[in-house]
Amino acid sequence: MKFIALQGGTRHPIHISSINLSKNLGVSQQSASRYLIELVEKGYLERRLAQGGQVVTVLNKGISVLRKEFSDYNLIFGTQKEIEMKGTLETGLGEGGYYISKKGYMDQFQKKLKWKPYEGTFNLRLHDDEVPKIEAMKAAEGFLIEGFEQEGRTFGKAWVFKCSLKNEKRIVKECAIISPKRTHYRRVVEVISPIFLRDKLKAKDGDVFTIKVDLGDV
Amino acid sequence: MKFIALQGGTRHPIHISSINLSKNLGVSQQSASRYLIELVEKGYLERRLAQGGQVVTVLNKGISVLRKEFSDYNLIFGTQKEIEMKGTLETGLGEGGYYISKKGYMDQFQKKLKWKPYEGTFNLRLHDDEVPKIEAMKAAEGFLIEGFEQEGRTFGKAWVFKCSLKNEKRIVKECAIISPKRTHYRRVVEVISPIFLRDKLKAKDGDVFTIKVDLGDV
DNA sequence: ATTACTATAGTGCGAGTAA
DNA sequence: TTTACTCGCACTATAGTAA
Repeated sequence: MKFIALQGGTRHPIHISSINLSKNLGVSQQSASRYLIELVEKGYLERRLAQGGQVVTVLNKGISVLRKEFSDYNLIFGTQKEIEMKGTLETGLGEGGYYISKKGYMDQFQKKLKWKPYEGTFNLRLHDDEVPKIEAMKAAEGFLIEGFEQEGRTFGKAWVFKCSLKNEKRIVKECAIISPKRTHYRRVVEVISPIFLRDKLKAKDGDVFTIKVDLGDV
Repeated sequence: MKFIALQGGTRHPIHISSINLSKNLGVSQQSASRYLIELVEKGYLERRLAQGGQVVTVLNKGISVLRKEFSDYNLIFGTQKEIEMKGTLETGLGEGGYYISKKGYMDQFQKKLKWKPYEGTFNLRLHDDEVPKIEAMKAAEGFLIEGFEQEGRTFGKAWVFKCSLKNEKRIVKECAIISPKRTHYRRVVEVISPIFLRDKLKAKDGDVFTIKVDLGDV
């Protein structure tokens, strides 16, 4: 698909034969033909057979896949200064609220973030293709929150990353993602803010939000 | 490798375990482990085993592969306004010179390019990984040269793209690539110029040159 | 906890070929 | 000339497991 896009397939229909494609990709004609069919099945390409070949266009679904790649490489080579991730609101176990309300954490939040978090977390399940970005985010300028012991329990270290949170209608700029340092693989990020986000954003489970994290100087 | 680069592996060593990598890529731990080994074998990655995982860095060879991808996506999404391709000089069959010297073509060249081409072509065999760019080039602002009939023969249509040509020491800005419209897959591009390029550039077969084509407004 | 070997299961490739 | 089917083979992934 990248090859087709390179010929301008994202802007206008492209005439190509499976033999031509196969030579450019270094695969057999049969495979090139199969690739095109698969891309059509996935909804990335529109295709019609034509005299001596076929005419293909990259559809929006395909363009967004390519854009995703483009944005990844932008992150790698540092042109892009922010990461945007989309996620769906879900109800957590209430644990987040319990943890952050602990004085040992709360004091540090206030000191580093310059605001006092509302005692609850806003849990976003990031969409599948955002997973690499969660990791990339950790390259961002975060604050390390120290762990502590209390009532014979250990509360571990955590990273905090300032971010903004928005949907189509509303935006809250004073937010932060809190992420346990001893990281288990998770697709859910917990967002804190000085205000009660569910109220302010008129949010309910299943709503989609965009998080924007400033990468700082990479 | 892109995943590792996204965590900053192009800038500093990254700590990662094969299990962590496998979950992020959606493959088995065994495959993740194998991927890393293969990337090391290819010279893309440097790796050493460490406490609870391994520490990897993306080597220059790997970075250049990623940069290549980045540049492709830049072409697709139009941030980049020029295409640079490297190729090696070779001796053609002398056909090119015969064709362009035909009055039917020569008159059009002078009109569209504002200069009179030297009656010979400078044949560059583009390097393997430049192949997609040849096609991307065709999205550039080219001039269509009309075909004609002469002495019972048909001389076909062709595209002409203004470009510059350089090596480490010299540069010639007034050049153009001429490419038959009825395109057969070819890795050799023919460059014309008002001057005798081999002389001016002190070029001999096997020398490597860089062609830069202006993409115009994409 | 890790990494990574071996053996098996599974997927994808291309030759042959029809339309 | 095309596209694209079937099918055998090879390559690739994973399960099991050792270190």
